[in-house]
Amino acid sequence: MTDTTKTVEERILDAAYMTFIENGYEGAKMRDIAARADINISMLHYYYRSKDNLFDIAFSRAFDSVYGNILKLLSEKNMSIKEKITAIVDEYITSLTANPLLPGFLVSEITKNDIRDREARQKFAPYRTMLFDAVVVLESQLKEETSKGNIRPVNLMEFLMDIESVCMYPFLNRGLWQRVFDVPDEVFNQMMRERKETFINNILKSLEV
Amino acid sequence: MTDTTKTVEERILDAAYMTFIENGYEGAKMRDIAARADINISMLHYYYRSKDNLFDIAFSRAFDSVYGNILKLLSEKNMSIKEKITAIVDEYITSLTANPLLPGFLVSEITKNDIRDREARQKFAPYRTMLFDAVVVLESQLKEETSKGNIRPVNLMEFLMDIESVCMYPFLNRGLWQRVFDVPDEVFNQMMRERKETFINNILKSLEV
DNA sequence: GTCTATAGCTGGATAGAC
DNA sequence: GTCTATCCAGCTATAGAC
Repeated sequence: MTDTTKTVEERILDAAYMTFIENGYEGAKMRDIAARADINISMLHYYYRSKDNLFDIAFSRAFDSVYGNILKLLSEKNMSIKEKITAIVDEYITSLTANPLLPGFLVSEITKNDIRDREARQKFAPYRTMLFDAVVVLESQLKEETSKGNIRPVNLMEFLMDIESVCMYPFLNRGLWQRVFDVPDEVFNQMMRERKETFINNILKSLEV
Repeated sequence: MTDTTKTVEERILDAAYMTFIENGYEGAKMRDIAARADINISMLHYYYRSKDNLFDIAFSRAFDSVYGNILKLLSEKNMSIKEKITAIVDEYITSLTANPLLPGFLVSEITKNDIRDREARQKFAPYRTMLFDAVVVLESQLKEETSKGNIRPVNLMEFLMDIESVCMYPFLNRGLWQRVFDVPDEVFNQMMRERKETFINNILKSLEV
């Protein structure tokens, strides 16, 4: 199953990425990554030095898969609020149906670092800064629309979390509910895609004066 | 800091519970639990045999903290839909503001078992059964109201996930957003309590014909 | 660059003295 | 019941031959 069109570095990184996503930092073992990349363990260290280093790269890729386009959309200055929300929800659902394990991975790794490691927490500071910078653009847009009386005043953090809640949560606890209701993956994804409109409408409705 | 009013068994269980909640199964170490209970490691094995066994008890307690009352409310036959939803959202917010780490713990442990361990998955079957049994009561209620024309038809799983999304998600990713917006815990909890009404109204609105 | 062998550590579990 | 000492498995990481 070894993809010979890829370099060893790429194969390792792909294997590491999947292994971390599926098992989290602690659950992922260097042995598993090596086996998946069809390579010797010592090669991992030769190319990437340490597990921590591999994790950082994988985390960054994961963060970017979920938030990369969202951040661009948030900080976009030539889109109306309505267009933005539509595009953001669309982007969430599209990327998450394609990568359903990412929400769980991101949330739990961020939370773990947040609770445990005061030092390691610094590592995540850049990601928070990126979010913050993108978010201020949306904030000024919301303020402007509010002062014009087009929408009612909302708390920015609550507003953003509302959007994320409906888009992300279903992917976080799908394991439980899909089994309770015996719903296969493909049906679940289809449900999510069909509900996009509903999500968008509900969010827009919450902004009405 | 040892609480001498509790038996050794209780002290161990409390220590194990907190350690698992904060660190997850893999992150929690028997040594940490022992230290927290102010006790020798071998005592853990003497009283509870294995880490797995301690985890099962802790998980069950955690599940019950979040879903115990929710399950009772769901299967309650003498409550209107509206009363039920109000009580359920109220219960979620109350229990989660009191135990903000539980959603992260439950979701990630359930997900991990769901992905990895085909055998261990059986362990969670009883919890799914409890949910299923409670949920059928709500389902028949919803069907009755729909046939009377009081509410519009909804998909049961989607409906339940909508409720959980708004109640649970904020606690799952609060680490990220509280730091982005520099919001302390107490302010965050207060926000959640104040938003209960909004959540309830939005859910009820989604049922209107 | 790649492999084998192994160092060095950590964590769960137990034997055995008291 | 409680403690010390220790076993053993599993993990990351590296030394060194090729």
